[in-house]
Amino acid sequence: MAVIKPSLAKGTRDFSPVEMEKRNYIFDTIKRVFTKYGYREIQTPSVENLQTLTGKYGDEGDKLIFKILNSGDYLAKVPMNLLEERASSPLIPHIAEKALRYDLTVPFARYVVMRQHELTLPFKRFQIQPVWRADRPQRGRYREFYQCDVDVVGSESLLNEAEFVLIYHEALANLGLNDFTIKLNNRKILTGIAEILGKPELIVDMTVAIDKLDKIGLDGVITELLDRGFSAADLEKLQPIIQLQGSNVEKLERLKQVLASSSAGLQGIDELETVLGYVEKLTGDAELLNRFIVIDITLARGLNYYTGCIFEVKTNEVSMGSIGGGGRYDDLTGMFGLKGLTGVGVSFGADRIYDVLEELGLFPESAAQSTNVLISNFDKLAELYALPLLQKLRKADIAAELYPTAAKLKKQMAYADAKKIPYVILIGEEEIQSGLLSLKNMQTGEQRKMDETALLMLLSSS
RNA sequence: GUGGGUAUAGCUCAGUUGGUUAGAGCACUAGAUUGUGGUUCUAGGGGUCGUCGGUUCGAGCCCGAUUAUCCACCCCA
Repeated sequence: MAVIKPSLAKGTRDFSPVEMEKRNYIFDTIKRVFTKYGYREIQTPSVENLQTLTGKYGDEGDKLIFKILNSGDYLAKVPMNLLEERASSPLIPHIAEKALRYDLTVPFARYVVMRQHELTLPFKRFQIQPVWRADRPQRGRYREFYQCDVDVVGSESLLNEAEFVLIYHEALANLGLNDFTIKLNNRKILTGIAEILGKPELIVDMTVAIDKLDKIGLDGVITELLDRGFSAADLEKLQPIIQLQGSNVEKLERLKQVLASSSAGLQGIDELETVLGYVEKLTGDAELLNRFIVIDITLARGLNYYTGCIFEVKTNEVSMGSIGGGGRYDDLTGMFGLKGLTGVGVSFGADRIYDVLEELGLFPESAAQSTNVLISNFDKLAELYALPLLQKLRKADIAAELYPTAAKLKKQMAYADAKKIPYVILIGEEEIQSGLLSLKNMQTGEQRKMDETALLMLLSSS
């Protein structure tokens, strides 16, 4: 067999021990917060039926789903005309009936529908698993990445939305981030704005354009709106709305005036006010309410399915796409035949958070753990002497290893150093005879002799 | 899907107007030190200069194609 140059599939990464320790630090931190708010973990398969996923993410999204080629003679049953026409898209359902999951929300909706009879509502779940997208990789964008989703189904209460704000704030603060923005919007406000312009059918065009405000500027947005069918008169009404300034309360007051004639718009405003009210009652934290939370009516993510509040989190400390997002969808499970079940949830982008923490140097020293003590290996005799000690150390919950061969001591010390093992026990002829073992502290270089009992005591307290 | 950059040792990169046998730092191996790492000194291994073709007496360098990769747009975590 020919030797292949080793390489990774595009947009995927290996994780070294050090990287895994840092990743687990992120997962553990987020997980602790989820659990504290009453959410319980589930997992779903990496592979879903393609049918489950298609049509849920829009045309663009469908293209980004990784399809899995059927096994066996997958061309045998394909209609001949599709092959002759080389029609790729219609061919897909004939040659691929499975796909890798694209997000965690749709599999969760499927899970809820399949288990509707055993779930007690409201059902609060979190899920931390990889998802796959056939996107073109770039900074902060991978083809395989982890999402940390937390959702509740079967509860209309806006307390849930308020708690997601707290979850974001608490988890990100625990990770050491201190300058980030939790952007909030409500789909109903966007509906209201389109209504007062008299162009409710253009809501998607409107939001896609104004969403780009901070990227292409006001002039760019105006050009795009004109291209998408808005008139100069519409723009005069829109401009003050999209450039809304002031505190969150001021923005909402202003919107109330503008959207006075739209019941949907007013309801959206009311919902945001309720969420802010809950956050205030829960925390009384003025900084959270005025600095971290920003009402931003240009926020328009995932418009296809969100129906109420919309969330997005960005860090202001490094240049990076959003590190989290989410929202409410009134008919989460409708696509699988279970009507009238509302859901709301948010997601943390673990890989982007990793990149941010790395860039800011925010990983704590203790995120890296390794062996506590290495027993050196001089010769067969010393090895035999060391074996019972090795197990005693482990029984005392001390991470210990014996160097597996009688290599040169220099090599064994270098191994301990490379692995950042803080202690090395040296057992030679002299130590065996006296029963006093040499313990070397690799940080200070200090070396002392002591018996097993003293050794165990010292190591278990370190 | 659209646009731009890059490709030289395991890694990060130098390499002069095209001219002898392609270099450095880090990493690795060995020795200085037969029971001691992280510092120091010495020596050593390691290259199809991404690939294919063209120009030239001569190509790492110039030209074309191709592949890989990075960045940006669209969209997203």
